[in-house]
Amino acid sequence: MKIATWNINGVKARIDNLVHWLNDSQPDIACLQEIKTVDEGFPRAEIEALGYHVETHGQKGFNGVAILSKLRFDEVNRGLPGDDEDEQARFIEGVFSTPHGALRVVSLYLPNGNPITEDRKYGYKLRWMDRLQRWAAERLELEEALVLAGDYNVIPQPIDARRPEEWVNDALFQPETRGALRKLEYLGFTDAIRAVTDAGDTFTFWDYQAGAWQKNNGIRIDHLLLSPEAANLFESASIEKHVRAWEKPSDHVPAVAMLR
DNA sequence: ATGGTTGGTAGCCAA
Repeated sequence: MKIATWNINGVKARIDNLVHWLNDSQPDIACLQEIKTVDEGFPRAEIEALGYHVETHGQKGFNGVAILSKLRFDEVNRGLPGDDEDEQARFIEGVFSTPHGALRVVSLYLPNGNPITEDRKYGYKLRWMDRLQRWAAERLELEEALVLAGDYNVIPQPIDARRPEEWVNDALFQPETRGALRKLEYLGFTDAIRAVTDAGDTFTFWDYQAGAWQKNNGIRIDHLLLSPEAANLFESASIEKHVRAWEKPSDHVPAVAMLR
C-alpha cells in the first residue's frame, strides 16, 4: 500500500505533472493540497481515467485538498471539526477497507501562519493545530490504522532545514509551532520520514525564489504521521525529489509511506 | 541582499 502526500500548488496549472506523476509513481492513495479550485473545477475525468476514485474539498482561489484512491471510499468527511466559523478548505478524511482492516487517511493543509505578528495568521495556525491535536486524540480511540498526511507548514527540527537560521522569524519554525506538532506526535504518532532517517536532505519544499532549488536550500514540511496501528504496518518511506526538477514544477515534492 | 517567483485572481493576496 503506497500512500503519498503532495502539495501541487494549483491542480489546473499542474494537471500534466499530476497525470505524469500518478502514472510514474502509482500511489494507491494520493493526498493533495492547494488544489486552488472549487470541487466543480477539479479535473476529475482525467484522474478517474487512470483508475482513481476522487474526493475533493475545494475552495475558490486558494487552499483546497483532495484524496485520490485506487480503493473505493467507504466514507468521506470534509472539514476539521472544532470551529464552525472556519470556512477554509484544509482537511478531508477518507476511510477504506483493506485486508488488514479499516484504513483512515487524512489529507490536510495546515495554515502557513505568516506573519507571526498577525493573529488572523499566526493565531489561526496555532488554533488550527490545537483543533487537529484534539481531533486526532479522539480518532486514536478507534485504534485503527490512521495516516495524517499533508503539508503541515512545520519544520520539525533544525536538521529539517538546509539553512535553519533563515527561518527563525518564520511561522513554520517558531518554538510554539514545533511544540504544537510535537504535542500531536506525542499522542502516539510516528513521523514516517523521520522514522527511516535522521539525516537532513529529506526536504519536501524549495522556494521558487532566489534559486533555492539550485542551492538545495530546502525544508521538510510535508509529513505522514502514522497511528500505532498504521506504524505496525509500516515498511518504508521516501521523498520523490526528482519531481521538483520537472518542467513547471510545484514548489513541493511528494512524500511517500509504504504500508503492508 | 527587506529581494526574489508562482498561481489564481481581477481584491495584489497567499505562499
